[in-house]
Amino acid sequence: MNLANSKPCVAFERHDHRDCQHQLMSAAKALCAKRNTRLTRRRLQVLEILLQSHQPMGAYEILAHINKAQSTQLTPQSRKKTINRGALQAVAPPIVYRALEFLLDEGLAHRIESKNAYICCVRPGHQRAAQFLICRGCEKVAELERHDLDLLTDAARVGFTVDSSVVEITGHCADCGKNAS
Amino acid sequence: MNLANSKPCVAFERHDHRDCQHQLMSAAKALCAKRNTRLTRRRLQVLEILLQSHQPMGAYEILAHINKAQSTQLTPQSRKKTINRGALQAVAPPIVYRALEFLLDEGLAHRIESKNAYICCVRPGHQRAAQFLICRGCEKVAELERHDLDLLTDAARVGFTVDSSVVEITGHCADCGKNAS
DNA sequence: AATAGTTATGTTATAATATAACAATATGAA
DNA sequence: TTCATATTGTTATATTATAACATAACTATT
Repeated sequence: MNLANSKPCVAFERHDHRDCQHQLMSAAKALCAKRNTRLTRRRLQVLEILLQSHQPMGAYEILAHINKAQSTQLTPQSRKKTINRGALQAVAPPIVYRALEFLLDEGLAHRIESKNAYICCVRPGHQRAAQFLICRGCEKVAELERHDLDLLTDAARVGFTVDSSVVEITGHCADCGKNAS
Repeated sequence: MNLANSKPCVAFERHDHRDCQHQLMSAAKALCAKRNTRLTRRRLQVLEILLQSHQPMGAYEILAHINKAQSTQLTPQSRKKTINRGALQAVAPPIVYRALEFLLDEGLAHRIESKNAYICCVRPGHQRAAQFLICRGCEKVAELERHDLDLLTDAARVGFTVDSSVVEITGHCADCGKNAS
């Protein structure tokens, strides 16, 4: 299956998310294999957490997921130990931030600047900068891909060389717009 | 003088910044007078600090400016007191964040999401969302105003209603591009 | 397999950014 | 003036992120 050609998921549109997750996970593995970069257990875990929804998650929210999983996966003995050691057992922030750094570098996740949060990329392998539609109702985020000619023309006009761009549009998606406004 | 019609300052272009400051300050005062909103001493102080340059400033950086001014403005006696009380005398973060909130609401300043920083608006009174060119060389930020038809069309296509937008383009301005790249 | 070099993870502490909650003061309207 | 409201001041704490260093895991070579 050629994932690069499959239609990108628009978060607001109803879709089989289970399928969506699997496709994106496969694509991620394939990409890292091709690039010879290491999608390790931790990085995979963070990606899996991000893939659970099309809603951006804060780093500490991701951390909480990991710690919850951590405590669930314990044997009775080690669970007891963990409880005795209290919060010290928990995974710490740098773990998450480093995994996120990797995923961002590989284009497997994006940072939503206006929310200090992170979201899975629905077009892994497409290096072009993306634009985001952020719904304030359902909190889902859709990823678009445009060339933004208007803006880039303006930038060029003043002699500006573009390295990267952040485009985040906040509002209400079709469904939430009906109910909200 | 009709400020609304004067050409907006493009931060990267050489200009008489003293004049720029005065124009923007007058425009701010005029706007608040017209709207019957209160540009109080604190708010004015924060706006003045932002107007010192076209570089975004962190909230705590603004705070530092205020505290520096605070200690300078003391009489010999009260300065002594301040020193005796140590850091407790210093102005605290909420002061700055509240002034910024006012300035953002009034469209006299913008928040640069990708830098968690704040910058003066160079088109006060223009409510339309702005776009920013952020230079990594000189760290200046230019404010543009475009209609972004491409993006809004895409948004409309998926039934999305826009409330607000963040557009931040990072790179190098004409001058810095020559030296850097 | 042992070694060494490198990359990744774990850990501790702390930096940087932002807000909640409540007290005191200033402002504007009656 | 007096009341109601808006603003500022203050204290404490929440939230987001990184520095610095220790340990462990991988990789290529012997």
